[in-house]
Amino acid sequence: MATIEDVAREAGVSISTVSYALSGKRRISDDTRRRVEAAAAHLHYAPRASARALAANRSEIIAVTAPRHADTDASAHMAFAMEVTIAARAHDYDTLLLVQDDALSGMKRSANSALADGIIVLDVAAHDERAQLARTITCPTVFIGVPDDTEGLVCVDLDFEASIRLSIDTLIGQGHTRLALIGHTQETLAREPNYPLRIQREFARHARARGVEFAIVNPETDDAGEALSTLFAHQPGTTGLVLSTSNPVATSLSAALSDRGLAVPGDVSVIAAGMTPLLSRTPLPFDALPLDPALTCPIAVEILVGLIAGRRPSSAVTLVPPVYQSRGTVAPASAPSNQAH
Amino acid sequence: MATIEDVAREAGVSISTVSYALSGKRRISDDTRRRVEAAAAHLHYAPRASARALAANRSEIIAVTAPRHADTDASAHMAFAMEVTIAARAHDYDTLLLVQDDALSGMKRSANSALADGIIVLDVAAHDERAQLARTITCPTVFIGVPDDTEGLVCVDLDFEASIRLSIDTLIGQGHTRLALIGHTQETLAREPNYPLRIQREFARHARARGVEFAIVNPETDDAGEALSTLFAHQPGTTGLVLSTSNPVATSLSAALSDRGLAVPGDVSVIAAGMTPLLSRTPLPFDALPLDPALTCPIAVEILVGLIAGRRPSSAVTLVPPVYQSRGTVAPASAPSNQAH
DNA sequence: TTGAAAGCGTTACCAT
DNA sequence: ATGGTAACGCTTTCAA
Repeated sequence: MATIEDVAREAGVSISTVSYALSGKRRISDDTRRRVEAAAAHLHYAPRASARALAANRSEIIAVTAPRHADTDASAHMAFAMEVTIAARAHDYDTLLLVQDDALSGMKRSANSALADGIIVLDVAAHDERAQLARTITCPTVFIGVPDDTEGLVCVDLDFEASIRLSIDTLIGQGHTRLALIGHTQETLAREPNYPLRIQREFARHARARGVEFAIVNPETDDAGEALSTLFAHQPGTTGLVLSTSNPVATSLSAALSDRGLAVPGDVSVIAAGMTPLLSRTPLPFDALPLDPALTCPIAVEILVGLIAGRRPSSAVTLVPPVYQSRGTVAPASAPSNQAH
Repeated sequence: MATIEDVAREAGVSISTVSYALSGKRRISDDTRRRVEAAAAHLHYAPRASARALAANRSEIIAVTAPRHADTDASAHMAFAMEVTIAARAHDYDTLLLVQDDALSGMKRSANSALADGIIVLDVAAHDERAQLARTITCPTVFIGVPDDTEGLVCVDLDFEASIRLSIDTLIGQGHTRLALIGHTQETLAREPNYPLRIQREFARHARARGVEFAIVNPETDDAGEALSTLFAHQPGTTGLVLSTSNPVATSLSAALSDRGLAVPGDVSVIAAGMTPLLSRTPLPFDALPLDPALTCPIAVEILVGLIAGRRPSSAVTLVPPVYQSRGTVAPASAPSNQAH
């Protein structure tokens, strides 16, 4: 491997000139710069990462801590890790992957040894041990997801509350007055009471504020059929469905609806809110306000890069506004064409 | 951040003594070693990764290049990346994740800048540009998967041929004489002619060698029902099914079989061969000889670590023998208890 | 516009 | 059993 000294010799200049010519941090005459570039190309020169990191006190590496919880969807998990990696590359950073047992210890290690310049925290739980750790280290850290206690943390997440309000408003705008939320399974709710619960609260709050009837169901199993039975027993005549649940439940919804003889959007309008589309699988066939990794990850990385450069974030928690994706599953509550005259 | 010099001062020894005491590369008296350890702990000392890498000429990082092809299953993709990461940690290596556009360029970069000590290549295609690159760099590289031309490469993969033979032998051992392989979809076969084709060849070869009737079907769609129709039209009375196909096809098989009134294993015995179990989803309910990342990745990492340490691998292509997992879907072809007397 | 040289924090060789 | 110190390859300050 060629070193900067080899390049300097070949170009007939000093090593500092090579360094400046290649980094562009100082003005170098065109002639000299070209000679340096030619020599570098000729020798296949690439700065040694470790030497550069030591001298510049920056590794150009971002650590990504991504443990896997019991109900983590592997596909979503990968999507987040990939989007972070892609976003990081756009800022010339590489990403170090920390998983499982090492998600916490690796975070400590990367910070203490200056292995990484910054840390992205994925798959954030309500009570996350990494939150406490983040407060004790000096290494800039950004959470994708919001733990219960955000004191001293920098977090990025979808604005779930807004996505719920927007879903309700959209349905009401189409004349629906009997709505329902199909929420997370009771199992998920028991383990992860933070954001699923916040969604349910906001749904109840906003539906009440808008003065419509509403119901909330939490499936016991991964099958939407059971949830629909419960729902229509409690609140017959529901015509607007907001979906914010696990992917298995959502996937089985279309079949469950048609089993009950309900057409979408003829009889029921459906919007999925705050759900993550699965990689390499057909997206849910519903109008959606998704928690898209491609939305939150680049923003999180951008903030992290800013922190590394010494820029304070404008706010501790950044809520990314949801983007509406239409797939034709929302229709007027009682379209004239659908009714007998 | 405390440096080695701080520790040396606090412990009242020289920095080389600190280095040796902590690395264990030289015998240090118990007393001194304890003082050094106490000082290091007290100051929360951790060697700076970049300094260590520069001096030792080793980064303790393995790059993982993992592009995503059209038919890559995100779940399997993540599983491999995770298993490599876990295996790497067991050898004190961290992993750098290289995806998409950067899978190739990142590989170049890691090698040229000595960012990584070694490279693991995932999601290997028959004609993989990374194969050619691997031959031009000096950075030790191990492929998980086998490209067409393995000249000069080190590869690790499941012994697919063995898993097919073992499947056939198991079914024949239970008295089945009419077998079928449900292979990959025609779409996959068109794009990736290497290992799916090898599987089909081995199936035909071995079934012929064992003197049994056999058929091979390649589904046109992701639905197993269509494949079964084709199969039973061509070869009625098939009682032994070997599954080596895409996960969607395999997932739909149970339902498709019961749609045809076929019980497993009463009427048909089923073995899945060379398929990758999906993370966080119930495994396929069939006897299996899986391509388990937990099987191949640790071996690949072990070989890579050996290469880094200068050990030549015993062979260029390591085929990992499949492990049989029984789930009760194989039964005798005509068990007395199943027949009328 | 360029060069010289002082670090950066380790490791590992050569002494003692 | 321990210490001194060159070397690793780069960045960046200070000089010219």
